[in-house]
Amino acid sequence: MIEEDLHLEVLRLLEREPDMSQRQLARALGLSVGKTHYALKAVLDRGWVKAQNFRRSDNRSAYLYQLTPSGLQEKARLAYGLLQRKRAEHEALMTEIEQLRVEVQNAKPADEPPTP
Amino acid sequence: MIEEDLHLEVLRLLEREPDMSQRQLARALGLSVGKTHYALKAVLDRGWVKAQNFRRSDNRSAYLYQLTPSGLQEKARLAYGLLQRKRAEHEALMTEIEQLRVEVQNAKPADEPPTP
DNA sequence: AAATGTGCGTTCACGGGGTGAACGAAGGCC
DNA sequence: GGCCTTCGTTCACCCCGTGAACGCACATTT
Repeated sequence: MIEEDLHLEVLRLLEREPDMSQRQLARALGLSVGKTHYALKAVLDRGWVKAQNFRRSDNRSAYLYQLTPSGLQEKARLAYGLLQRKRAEHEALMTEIEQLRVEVQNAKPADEPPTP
Repeated sequence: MIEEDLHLEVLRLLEREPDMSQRQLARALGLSVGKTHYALKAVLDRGWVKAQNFRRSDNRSAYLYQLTPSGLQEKARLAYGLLQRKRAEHEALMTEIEQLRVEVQNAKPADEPPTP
């Protein structure tokens, strides 16, 4: 996963649930606490998220990780960049699938069930 | 890159040019000689490729890496598996793009040039 | 024939990067 | 007070790809 995508995912998760621990965040991201910690540090250092000291007794979360205005803006920018990349990926994938279809068709002994 | 895809790519390249050195193969795969060496060893161990002692004076290649009949069959099987995976990937990508499109659209301040 | 050069297959010390156990700190509970 | 839990943080560990380096076999040069 590209670093930009990781930051975007962090921003998305924290916007929905600012009261997440780093371990919850790690589980949601499918990453280790170490990697998650440094990803969170990255968005904090960039000023996209502000950590407010805050401890609730019910879930023990130590901080509120709240998106800053620039964080919201960055989230949109990252999402747009990702969209563009996904669109390019989509086009590449289409031609790749077509080439694969031809390759598979040619390799077939011509008496098998047709590819759906 | 999944190991299966690597094996398929090796089979494709060797079918087209059996007189490739491991370094040529590595360059074509975009990998190191080490990784390439072990990928080649894998297809040799599986019996998909047979190495024939063969040295030509013009290009110094030491072996001919020829696909066996089972290698040809495996190449078709791997290609078909890859096609199926690519199709699934395509569907996932479509929904992801649609979700991203909505997300980007919603984040827009409503007075910007439209997304093409 | 000997020396040198080139390309071969093979190996392995190195480094980048993710992991998760472990740490001290801080609050809740008895 | 003592104990437990969860917090953020760190860092030794491991996985895995890399590419320099090795020994070898032939070609070329001296």
